[in-house]
Amino acid sequence: MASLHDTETKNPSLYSRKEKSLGVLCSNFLRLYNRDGVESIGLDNAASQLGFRLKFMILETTGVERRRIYDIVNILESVGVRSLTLSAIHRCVVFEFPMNRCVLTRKAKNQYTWKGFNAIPYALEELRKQASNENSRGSQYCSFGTVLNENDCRGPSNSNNSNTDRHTKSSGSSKSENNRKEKSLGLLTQNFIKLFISSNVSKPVNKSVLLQHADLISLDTAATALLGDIHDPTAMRTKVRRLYDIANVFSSMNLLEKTKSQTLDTNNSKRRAFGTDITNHDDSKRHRIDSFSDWSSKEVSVAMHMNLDSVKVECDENLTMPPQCNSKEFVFGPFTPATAHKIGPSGNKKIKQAQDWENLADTYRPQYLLGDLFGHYAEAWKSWYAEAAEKKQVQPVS
DNA sequence: CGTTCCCGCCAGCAC
DNA sequence: GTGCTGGCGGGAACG
Repeated sequence: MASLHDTETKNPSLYSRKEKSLGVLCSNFLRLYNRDGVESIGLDNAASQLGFRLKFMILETTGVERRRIYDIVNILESVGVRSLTLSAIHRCVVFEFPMNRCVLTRKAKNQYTWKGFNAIPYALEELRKQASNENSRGSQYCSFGTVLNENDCRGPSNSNNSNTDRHTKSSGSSKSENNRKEKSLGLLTQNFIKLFISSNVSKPVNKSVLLQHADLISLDTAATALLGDIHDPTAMRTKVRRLYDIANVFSSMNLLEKTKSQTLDTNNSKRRAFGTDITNHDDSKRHRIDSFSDWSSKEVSVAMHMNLDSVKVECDENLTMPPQCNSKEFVFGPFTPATAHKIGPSGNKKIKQAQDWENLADTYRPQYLLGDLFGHYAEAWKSWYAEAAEKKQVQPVS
């Protein structure tokens, strides 16, 4: 291991683990491709742009970065950023949603089509539907992770080919291949998200609500849930490692936020959770946490939070959209100025949501002051939905 | 010392 | 074969 990053590793002063983090790499990746005019991504190009180095006077990519890019791409894809699955494509057609407003597909070996962030709301909604279906069939947790293989890991919405045998293992194709898919980062990512989405999925689903309330979930809890029946410490460690990977890229996209909780997992004093922000390079945020000396490390756990609460559709025309951001021009992700998405500065219908969220924040996350993490995705979804609803009478939730 | 997560080995698969 | 993908877990950085 140390043999590779030779110079850096041998000279600690030159090596910074933080600079190599998945989160940073993901941010750079998005910075590179999340912009106008980018339609295609070559893995070789991405790797060289993101991680080139001089070696023997030759500019070359380290295998490491390239390997990481696969991780990022798979995670992004699982929330719709990389590929649209058949059903999503179908929906785009049905709803006349321009394909070029959706996010990244694999074109060929080494080649991906960049689609942008607009597909995320679809992916989340699709995931919510799946979670809902799965839940209505039985226990929710045991249906995640190892048991679920209904999703081809190539995307969030392959329900088109899996409605029949959602809960059966290996529905046909090669066993090892299925096994591999079941353990894929992409599938894990989706199931991880479902954990958030499905926490309240038993509530009656109002048509106006696309995604239900989110919870704080520690990585231990998530890993346990995703592991299902498996109670193997090694598997647990591996699962948690992967969850860290996922959490880091999501948090670099502001899709997920780590937070501290006093009440989480009270039955488990030694908690492992996402948090010691090795990959969080937001210094101001870090300092906010660090300065929170009241928190006893014994009592605090750091957990994941995904604010799905803000992803609601209320067909409210008074959406507070930044003037420059009509539905066609949304810029998502960490690169959108936070202030641009501040919701409801005054008299906005989302205030109630915001208040609910703040209450939650007061309870769980006194060290963070954030508005809505999913606000911008929600806006895109809303605008798109409103457009679609105008043209057709659509049923957003089946 | 426990947590976080980078790193790269290597198996499986596609050309 | 060769190269691309990506699961996996060792072990180092970090707090």
